[in-house]
Amino acid sequence: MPELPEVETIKRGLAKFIMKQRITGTEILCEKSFIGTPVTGKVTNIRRFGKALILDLDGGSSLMIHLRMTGQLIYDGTERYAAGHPSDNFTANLPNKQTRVIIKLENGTLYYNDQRKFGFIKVINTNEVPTDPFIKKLAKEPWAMTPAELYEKLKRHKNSPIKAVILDQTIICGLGNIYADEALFSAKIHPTRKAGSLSQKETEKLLLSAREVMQKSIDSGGSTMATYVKADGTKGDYLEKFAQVFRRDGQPCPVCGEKIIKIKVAGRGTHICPHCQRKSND
DNA sequence: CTAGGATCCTGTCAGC
DNA sequence: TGCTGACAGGATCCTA
Repeated sequence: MPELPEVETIKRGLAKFIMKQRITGTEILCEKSFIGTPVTGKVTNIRRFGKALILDLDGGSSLMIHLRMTGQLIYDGTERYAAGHPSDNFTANLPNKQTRVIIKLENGTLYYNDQRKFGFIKVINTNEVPTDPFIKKLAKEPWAMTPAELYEKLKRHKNSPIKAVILDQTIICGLGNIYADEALFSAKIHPTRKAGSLSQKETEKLLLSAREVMQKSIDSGGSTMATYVKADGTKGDYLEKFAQVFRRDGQPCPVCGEKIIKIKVAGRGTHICPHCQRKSND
C-alpha cells in the first residue's frame, strides 16, 4: 500500500478535485471495508496522519481512510483521477469486483477499491480524530523527530532488528517497506542489526536518510512500479528515478557495483547491498 | 513491558 | 493444463 509519500501525494491531488464538494450518498459493497454509518456533507478539509487520510465534512463528521496494502481511491468526474495500489482498475470500468465502497459526490464519484480488503473507510467525529485509537498511537514523523528521540526509542527496542523497529508506526511514523529499505541503504546499515547496536551517529544518519528518501518521493509525486499513480492521474516516478535497492535484487549496487540481494527481515522482503550494508559491528 | 509469529484477504507467479 | 506454495509498498492480535 502507499507509504507516507504516496498518501501525501494522494492528499494533495485529491484536494483539487473533491474539496468543497458535497458527499451525497454512499454505497457499501463490502461490509468489512466501511466502519460506521454513512454520512453526507461538504468536504471542508483533507488531512493526513502518517499513512491515514482524513476527509473532514461540514456536518462534524470525518472519514478516515487507510488503504493498507491494496487500497485505491479513484475519482471519476469530468476526468478520472486515480491513486493507490497499482492495477488496471485505474482505467477499467467502475465499479468492478474489487470495488468495496462507492462515495457519490455532487460532480462525480469516488470509488474505494481494495483487492485484499485490509484497508477501510471509517466514520468518526471530527473532534475525535486526535483520540482515535489508530491516530493516537502514531509516533512523530521523521521531520518532527530529533536524533536523540529516535536513539532513545532504539535503546528501548534494542533486541529487535532495526528494520522491524523503523516499520513500527508507534516508534517512527511514515516508513513502509520501500522507504525502510531505501533509508537503511542510504545510511549503510544492515536491516537485521539489532536496534540497540546503532551508534548515535548511525541513528542520526538513519533519521536524515529517512527524511531524504521520503521527501524526494513526495517531490517527485510518489513512487511507481508501472504502478502508483498520482491523484492527478499522472505517474509518480520515485522507484524508477530514485530507488537504489528496492525491487532491484540481481542488479548492481549504484554505489559499489556489488549485486543487490533480497532477504527476509521481520517477515518482509528486504533488499540490500551486502557490501555497503555490513553487519560487522552488531 | 518487549519480541516474534500468525492472521486478515485476494490475486499472481514460479515451479513442478 | 492444473495444482501448490510463496509472496505481496500494512497493521493487529495472540503468545511467550
